[in-house]
Formats: sequence, structure tokens, C-alpha cells
Amino acid sequence: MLSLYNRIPSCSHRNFPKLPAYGLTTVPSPPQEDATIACLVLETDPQILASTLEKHTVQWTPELVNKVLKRLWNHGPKALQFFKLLDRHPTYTHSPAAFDHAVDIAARMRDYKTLWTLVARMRTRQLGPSPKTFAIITERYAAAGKPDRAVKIFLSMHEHGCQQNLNSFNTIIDVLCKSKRVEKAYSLLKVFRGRFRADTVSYNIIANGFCLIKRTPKALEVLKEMVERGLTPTLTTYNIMLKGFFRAGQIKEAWEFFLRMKRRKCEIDVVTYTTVVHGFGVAGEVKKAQKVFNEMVGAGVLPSVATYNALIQVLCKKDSVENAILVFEEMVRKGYVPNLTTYNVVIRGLCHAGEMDRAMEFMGRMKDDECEPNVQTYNVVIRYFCDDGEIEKGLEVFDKMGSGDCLPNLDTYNILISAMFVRKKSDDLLVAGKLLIEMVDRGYLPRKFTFNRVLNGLLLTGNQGFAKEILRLQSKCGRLPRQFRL
DNA sequence: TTAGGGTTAG
Repeated sequence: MLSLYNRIPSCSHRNFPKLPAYGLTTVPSPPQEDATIACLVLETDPQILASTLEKHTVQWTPELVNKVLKRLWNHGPKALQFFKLLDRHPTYTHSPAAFDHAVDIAARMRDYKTLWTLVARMRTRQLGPSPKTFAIITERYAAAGKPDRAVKIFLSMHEHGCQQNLNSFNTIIDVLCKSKRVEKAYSLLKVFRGRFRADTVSYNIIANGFCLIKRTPKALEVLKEMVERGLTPTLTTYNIMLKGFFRAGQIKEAWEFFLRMKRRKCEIDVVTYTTVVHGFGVAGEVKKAQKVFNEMVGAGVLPSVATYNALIQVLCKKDSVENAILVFEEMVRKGYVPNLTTYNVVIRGLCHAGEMDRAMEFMGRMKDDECEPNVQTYNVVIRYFCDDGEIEKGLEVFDKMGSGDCLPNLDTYNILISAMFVRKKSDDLLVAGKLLIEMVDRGYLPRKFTFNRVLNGLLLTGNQGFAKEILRLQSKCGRLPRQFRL
């Protein structure tokens, strides 16, 4: 596989001006095979990808394919092309997990035709679709603003050879709740609670749904109903309510609820404590958050990485990033391994304090700790560079993402395109146009607002030719303002 | 991937 890697000198394939390196210099580690292949797929012209892949003898395994698909996550069209090519491979056959990945990607691009073709193919090959497949599909439909469609799909699962049960029922009501369609989920529960024998989990999901939209009284009502039906609340139920009070800004109620939980001797756990530490912190009560954090060890409950993350975030937001970093160092000393969230919280804190250099240092440190920055990490840094007017540095960090290690997502493009308007420079508008083309190419659909903004910008700076190109793109995407529609 | 705690701006 080394030869394959050697063929690809660089994965940087954008036409933006090269800028001096800034802070992201780390010792290059040997490339993983999946990274190499992802890179190759990104680099190669779609027309010749099939023959290019054939030329290289790769030992395709489900694990390798899944890793590559994960790397191509934010480039839907390439990911699906790769999936389709391997689907015709003479010896390798896709695993159910690979199909689920492909289904998820197609659904995210709202390519529903491909989605259902894949589902049918899974069925023919007796690889599914599984309850997990339907969890993915219904979640995407709900997120795309089609909750009714999601419900219909759930109700027709059995027609695809996948029987509904209590688990899949709980999944669909959770999907509805997480997309804020709580009333719809609640009605569904009322209709089907007999058929599926709704349990504590079902009611916890609905209560949590009402908490998510800050309707704690309604959540309490749901729990009352649950008890009346002979179901016993669990610690999860109480943790849901506790978090709900904090989220709704009912700090006093949250505190009293927490005290009652302790008094009732229900074995409160690390989740309870993390909720309280975070809740008080976000409400600005840092001292109280710290006190609870210190108290938990005495109570025989060890903090988790998530608890540390909560405290660190709270210190960043309401105290100082210096104190947050002290806690960070302390957790490392105690043998905890900071995770992606820990780093992202610290990096955001540093960026917010204007300490961009130190933020970049931490980004290097996380790489050394084999905790690769993710798209959120990059987005935070890019956003703050741009907000500081350091647009070149923002673009430079963006350019580092191109390698297939971490592809930009919709947020990344939106952040950068917005930044291209602050300096009122003609060149910036050209970059905005290129970014717009690139994001469409990668399966992202820009908002009408974004198109129009870039178009106006290009016209005002005398880039009529380029503007026309963007206009054609916009019409292809079906995002043309009414007066221009063909 | 049947439910609860850490990342998403001010």
C-alpha cells in the first residue's frame, strides 16, 4: 500500500493562495490505509475512479470500507460513488454497516431515490434493513422537516421486512422529540401505547422531549401519568427532570429537586452530579458548581471525563480560561484522558479570550495525544480567526482540512463565506464564489440567502462573468429567486 | 441507535 500512497504527493487540491504555515506544524505520522484511499477517491476524477481503484490491489474488508466512508462523510457524492463502485467488486461484498452509512449519507443529501434503492438492495441481499437502518432514515426525515413522513416510514417498516417492536417504537418517538416534535410524539404514544406496551423508557423519552422545549410542567404531568399507569420512575427519569429545570432556567427548582433526590436516598450517580455542575455553572453560579464538584468525591461518586468537561466549560464561560486550564492539567495529573470534547472546550475558551496562538498550540497538543481535531475544532478556530479579521489565517486553517483527514461541513462553508464579505474586497468575493461551487460539489445545498449574497457581491465588484456561473449553479440547485426562475 | 450528563455565538 506504500506505493499507492507515494503516488499521491499531496491532497491539497484547492486553488487558494498558499500562505505561510501557522502553528499547525506537527510531526507527520505514517498515513493509515483508509486515509490514503479516502485521499485517492477525493483526488481522482470521477470518470476514471473505477479504473484507478482497480489498478491497486487493496485487500478490501468491511472495516476498511467503513473507515473510508467515515472519512468521506462530508463529501457525500464522493462517498456514494466509492460505495457504488465497491458494490460491483467481484469478491468483496458490503456489510450491513456499510449500507447503513450509505443510507445515512444519501438521506443527508436528501437524495431519497438513492436511499430507497439502497434499502431495497439491502433487502434483496438479506443484509437488512435493520431497526438501526430505520432509526437513521426516520431521524433524517424528521431533521429535514418531514416528521409525518418519518412516522409513515416507521409504520411501514414491516413492509420492508423489519418488524416493529417496543424498541423501534421508542426510537421513533425519540426521533420526533429530538426534532422538537414533542406533541406529535406524545400523540403517537397515546395511540400505540397499548399495542407496543409502552414502558418507562417511552415515558422518559416524552418527558425529556418536553424538557427540551422547556416545558417542565408538562414533563411532570407526563411522569405523573406514567406512575398512574403503574410504571416506576428510574434514576434516568429524575436526571431528565433535573436537567430540564436547569435548561428552563428554574435554578431554584433544580436545586430543590436535587436535594430531594439526595434525601430520598435514590442512588444519585455521576450523571446527576455532572448535570448539577454544568447547570449551576451555566447559570453563572461557578462557586456552587465547584462546591458540588468537590462534594461528589466525598459522596463516593468519581467524576468522569464528562464531569471535568462540564466544569472546564463553565470556567471558560463564567470564570477564566486560566482556571479552566488548571482544571484541565489537574485531570490529566489524575490520570484522566482528555477527549475531543475536552479539547474543543478548552480551544473555544482560548479563542474566546483572544488567545489564538495558545488555541493553535492546543490543537497541536491534541494531535500529539492522538486525539485528532474534528470539524468542530476547525470550525471554532476558523470562526474566531475570521471574527478577528484574520481572514487569511482562517483560510489557511481551512486549507489544512482538505486532506481527507477532516473534511469541511456545511457550517465551515457558511462561516467562511460570511467572512468573505467583511473586507469588501473583490478577491474575497471570488473566494466566496469558489467556496460556494465547492460546497455544492460536495453535496451541500446552500441557502437562497447565501446564493443571493454572493451573487450581489460579485455583481457589485464587477465580476459579471463569474456571477453568471453562480446563477447557473443556483438554478441547477433549484434555489433561484422567483424572477430569475427558468 | 430504545431513555439521562461535556462541544453549537453573544
